[in-house]
Amino acid sequence: MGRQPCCDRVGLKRGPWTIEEDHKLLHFILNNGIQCWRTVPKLAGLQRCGKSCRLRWINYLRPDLKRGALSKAEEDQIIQLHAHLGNRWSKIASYFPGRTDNEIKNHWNTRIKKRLQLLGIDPLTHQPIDKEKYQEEPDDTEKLSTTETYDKRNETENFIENATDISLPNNEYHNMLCENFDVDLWNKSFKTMSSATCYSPSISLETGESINLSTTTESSSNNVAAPAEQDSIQQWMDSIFSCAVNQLEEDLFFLRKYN
DNA sequence: AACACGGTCAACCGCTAAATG
DNA sequence: GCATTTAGCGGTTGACCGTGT
Repeated sequence: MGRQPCCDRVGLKRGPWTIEEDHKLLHFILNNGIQCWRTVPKLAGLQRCGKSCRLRWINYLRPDLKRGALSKAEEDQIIQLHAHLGNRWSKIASYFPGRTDNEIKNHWNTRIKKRLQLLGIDPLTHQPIDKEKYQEEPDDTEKLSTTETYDKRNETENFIENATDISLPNNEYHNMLCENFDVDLWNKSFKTMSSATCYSPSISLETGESINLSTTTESSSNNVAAPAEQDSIQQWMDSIFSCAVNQLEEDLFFLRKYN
């Protein structure tokens, strides 16, 4: 038995939120901030549980939420991230400022899943469905146990997280990126972030040499980011790294499989 | 007009991990 | 170290809406 529902206390309201409730919650949080969700409904004068308030804030009232449908580029990026992270929606959502995990999860379940199926791709494994049939009985060497799959996923995630240093020091990822640089992939990734571009899309190598990754965007005269640009750069780097790691993993997968 | 059906998405449920006493 | 509380997460549900018959 798990914990009892938090909203089963008598008198607590459930279901859709009214404009008045939204108003109360929004005003309370904007004026007081959030210390403890459990106390929020009481202090804000709401007949809701804290959990319900939290969800309403995160998924609907937060001022930094981005409204509107997800773009094709965002969808593509979700697919890429899902291939690495699985159904870890909050992790995936962290790559999309202003989008919620719930929104991305819903979008995946109602649209992307179908789109992939129409393209003959299994949304769970991200492999072609025909190929899956062909692989019904893979070699023992190709089978990964649940633990191995989990380790691999963590490894990838740690790899991405550790590789988000904007200064690109002499680390493993830096070397891999330079050795396996894929212009098309880079351009594709760069385009997905085009709305946030306010920086010079180039990276500096240890040799002092600089790779200019500009496509149609103007390059600035230096590569030092102004503080206000740090967030968009971080988003951009996150996007690039996830796509690049995905590409490397795919390459490794096929090398291992067919060599 | 009435009904059935399917798609969408806000909200809830149940669980785990982290925080706290 | 243990029990309890809380925040956060992913899965699921159900109300609502548009479309087809």
